[in-house]
Amino acid sequence: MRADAQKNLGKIVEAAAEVLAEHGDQAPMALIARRAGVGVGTLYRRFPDRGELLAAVGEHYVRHVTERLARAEREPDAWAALRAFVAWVADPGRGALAGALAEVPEEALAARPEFVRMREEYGRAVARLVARAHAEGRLRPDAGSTEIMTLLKVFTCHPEVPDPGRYLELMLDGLESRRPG
Amino acid sequence: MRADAQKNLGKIVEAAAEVLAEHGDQAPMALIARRAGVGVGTLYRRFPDRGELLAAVGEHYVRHVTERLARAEREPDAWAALRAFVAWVADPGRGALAGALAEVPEEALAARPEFVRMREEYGRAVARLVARAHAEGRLRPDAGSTEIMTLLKVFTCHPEVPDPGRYLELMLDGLESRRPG
Amino acid sequence: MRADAQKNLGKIVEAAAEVLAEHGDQAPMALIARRAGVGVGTLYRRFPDRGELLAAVGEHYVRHVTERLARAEREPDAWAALRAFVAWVADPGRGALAGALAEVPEEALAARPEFVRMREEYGRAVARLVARAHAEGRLRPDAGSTEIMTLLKVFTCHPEVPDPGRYLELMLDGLESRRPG
Amino acid sequence: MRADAQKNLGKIVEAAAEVLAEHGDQAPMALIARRAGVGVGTLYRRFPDRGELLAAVGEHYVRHVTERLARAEREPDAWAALRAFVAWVADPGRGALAGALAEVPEEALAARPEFVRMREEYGRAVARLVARAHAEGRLRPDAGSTEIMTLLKVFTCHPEVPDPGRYLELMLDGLESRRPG
DNA sequence: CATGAATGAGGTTTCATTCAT
DNA sequence: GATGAATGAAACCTCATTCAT
Repeated sequence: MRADAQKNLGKIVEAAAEVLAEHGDQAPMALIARRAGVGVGTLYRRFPDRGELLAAVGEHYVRHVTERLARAEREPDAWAALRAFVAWVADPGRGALAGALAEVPEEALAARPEFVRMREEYGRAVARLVARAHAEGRLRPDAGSTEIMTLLKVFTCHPEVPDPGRYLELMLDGLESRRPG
Repeated sequence: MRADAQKNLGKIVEAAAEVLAEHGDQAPMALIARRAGVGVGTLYRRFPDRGELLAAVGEHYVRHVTERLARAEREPDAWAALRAFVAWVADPGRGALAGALAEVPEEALAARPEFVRMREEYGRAVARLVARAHAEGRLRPDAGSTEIMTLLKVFTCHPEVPDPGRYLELMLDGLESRRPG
Repeated sequence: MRADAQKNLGKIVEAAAEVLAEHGDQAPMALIARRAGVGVGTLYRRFPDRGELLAAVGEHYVRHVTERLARAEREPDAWAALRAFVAWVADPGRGALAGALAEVPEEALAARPEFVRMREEYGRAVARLVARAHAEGRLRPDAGSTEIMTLLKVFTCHPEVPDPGRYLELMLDGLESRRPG
Repeated sequence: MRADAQKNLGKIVEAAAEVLAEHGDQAPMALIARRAGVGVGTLYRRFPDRGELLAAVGEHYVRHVTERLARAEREPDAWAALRAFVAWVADPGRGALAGALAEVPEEALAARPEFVRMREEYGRAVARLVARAHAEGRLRPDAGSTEIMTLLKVFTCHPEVPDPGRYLELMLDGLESRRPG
């Protein structure tokens, strides 16, 4: 029954991601269970408590974003890649989930080594892309990866903002180096 | 007694603002009542339900911000006044409340004409200041008052971001017109 | 509404005592609430959690027993009074409750100063009666109040034993001094 | 395979005895299964439900005690043998299990003929020993085997009583015939 | 009018039991 | 057969809301 269990685990995390995106971080466990097509007991078999499930969804989300970022890193024009990545992350569907996840207490996240590793890798990847954008002379020197990450977080976690991508563009325009490349 | 009632209502809204800022939008009604020094029954006498009380706090918040904005409008340099206003709004103390209020459903807010009127007045005041900043040639023409308001909202509602004022500055730098004033 | 509340509190503790005696220490809170004629919320308003309610029942029980003991102390023949008290405590109705209460964790009890005071007073009262029985020359000198209390506890907490009073009599016979008074 | 199955069954009952002694009668089935090194399904293959498993542990316990009693019967001095047996049964390690088993409902026990037979054999063995003690003139005539068994049960099921053996001694002292042997 | 006691629906979590693998 | 994943009823507890005093 290993295969079944594995499939169920995937279903649970995906169902939780959907339900959190739709109903916010207060969505009841029973709703997640129903969406996943399992009983609540199955949720608790996989995750000791609600916090752990949310943390798992967070891990899943960061993994997903990090994979997209890896693709961005393979493109030749770092500045263009960064902008495209930003637009992708700010997609409303993903933003709703990001907003819900922002409510998960840091302790629940810090308790998951896999999540911590993923988050660190994500930070390093952003830093690499930002460094290349600096080298290309397209990004203001005083705008580092910390700023870029904060801006990403702030905008992606506000799904009620219409067209968040547009704001990120606006801000990246502002962050773009004014010296002619 | 009209005066008493008015005073009670003010106490309740201020207590709610404090408690929401401290405990988030899930703060129990009983906590607000205790902070206000009244029984829960009094809360429900003044406001039909929790949503209405939160909307009243929202109205109170917007009124407060709008008053500050009126002062900004009386200053001669619109761009400087806008920046100073932005810095004031982004103060973390106010941000915590703004974050909690962001969770209040739009319907509860739209149901309060006083709130709607205040929000419209706020919007018009921002628009006036932005128009003057455009006239001064200090603000990029493609950055309108909608953008400014959205940016304000997004940054003030994220009290966990360290130094949100810095990001607003950064963004205003970006929005500043590149043509030499 | 103070009078109502007070009456309800009494009803709750008595209902809990009854239900615990009938269903054991695992009796659900909802059953106690129904017996008391109140909602579960009222139980939790009075007692932070299940343990606190059980502790309150324990306090009520010890108070009751201690009052009976005070009457025993007013009788001239200490040895006869002790035996009569023992027979009363071992009554099956009271024993069932005592058995349920024996499962309440000591921490929950120790957290209630009123209970602790009552239990100490109970211990002192037994000691006084035992001392008088020793003085009367009716109780073996090597059977102190600690032994008497342990025996009381052990027998009263076993309601399934038919006629526990008879066993206590038997034991008290055994503890009776063999030297002719 | 018959041998395997038998071994599994033994492992389960012993694991259950250990776990009940350690965690009380509320110990989860899953804990017992893990201790036995089997899956919960195996528990349910062997025993229709939790009550039956507990009854089996009860049977195991009574069998164990009865075997010890058989040894006691082979000793020449019945009164001394009875006292030694009593001391052995009152050992705290065994008492914890006895206490947990005392919670098993009588119906679950009565449904197991093997248990009923064993309990009857136990009763007869105690009666034989008591009769011999009476014959030796060492036990009060009004203290029969019913009393001895009840006392044993009551004291062994209270593992929280410090030094239960001492109380049994005290009681046996009391039950000892006062006529000089 | 104000109070806060009471209500009970709804959320989280546990665990005996079943059943697909 | 054995396994342990899945189930869901039932327990605990919280808090928005009502209403007797």
